[in-house]
Amino acid sequence: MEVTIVENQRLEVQKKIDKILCGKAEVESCCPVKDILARFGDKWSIYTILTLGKQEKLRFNELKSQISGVSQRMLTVTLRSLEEDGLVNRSVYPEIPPRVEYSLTPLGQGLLLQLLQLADWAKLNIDQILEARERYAHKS
Amino acid sequence: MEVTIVENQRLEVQKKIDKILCGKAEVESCCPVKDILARFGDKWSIYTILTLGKQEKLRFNELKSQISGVSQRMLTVTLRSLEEDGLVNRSVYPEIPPRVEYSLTPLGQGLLLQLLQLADWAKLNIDQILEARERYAHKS
DNA sequence: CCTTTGAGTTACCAAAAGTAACCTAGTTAT
DNA sequence: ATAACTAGGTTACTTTTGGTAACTCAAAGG
Repeated sequence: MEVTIVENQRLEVQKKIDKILCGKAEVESCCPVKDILARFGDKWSIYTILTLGKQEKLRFNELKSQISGVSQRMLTVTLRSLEEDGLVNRSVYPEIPPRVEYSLTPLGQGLLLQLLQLADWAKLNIDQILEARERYAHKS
Repeated sequence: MEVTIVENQRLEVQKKIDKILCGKAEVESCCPVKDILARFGDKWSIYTILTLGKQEKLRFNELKSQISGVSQRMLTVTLRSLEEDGLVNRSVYPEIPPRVEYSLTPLGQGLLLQLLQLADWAKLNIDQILEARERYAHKS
């Protein structure tokens, strides 16, 4: 189970990371990947995408109740930024009271698959992390 | 290239997400995966792990200069929390001036591999995201 | 004895997130 | 006919977090 990067892997990994982080200060609008990671690098975006993955469509208040702890304001802000990036669809039905349905775009579904992998890793390694926290708490 | 979750995949995905998010309000300390995602869900943690992936060991100021934009304070805070979670090793050499070397633990290297996949996805889909932002800016 | 050095702290200020009240406008209940 | 309810927000205000700059520590070198 122990994953270690051995030396012959390292060069490959280094090159990859260099490309991702654009270490060499590119000419124009340096490193868009950083910019994108910064976008869904906050917890509400991740939860929102995971929650939207459960159903095809979800209304605002359904999302709000399923994402425990999110405030109304932060949910709107998060959904707007995901919509701006083309990860989420927002369909407004002009009724009273209003009805708004949110769903993942194909792009958003692609990101969902990546996040599921990340979550799998988290689930697999959670015990190690909790142990490490225990150790850290005791040694200090 | 278009990734779409078809209906027969959805049930599987739903079950997976339910497990990850612990929808059914578990007895004690509900959903550790949420907790963990919240930890490296900030941008400095992601950059720090990616940067530490480039070399086996890096000293504090080397890290600071390679992670563009990070402040001294935020780097210490980020490194401490990664150390607490057992993702990063911190070795202090009792010299004057002090020398401190940081490196990824095997656990951290496992997370690095996940983040590389995420970054790959970002690189692959960046054009679509930038297009979506253009559209959003114009339509408003 | 004054400066430099690396790896931090501390104090202070700005920016982001959380809280709670308010808004809209048509439908139902009183 | 007016009051309350509805869903999906917005606005104003407070608290928490992040960023900036100055300070610390202890020994070596000038």
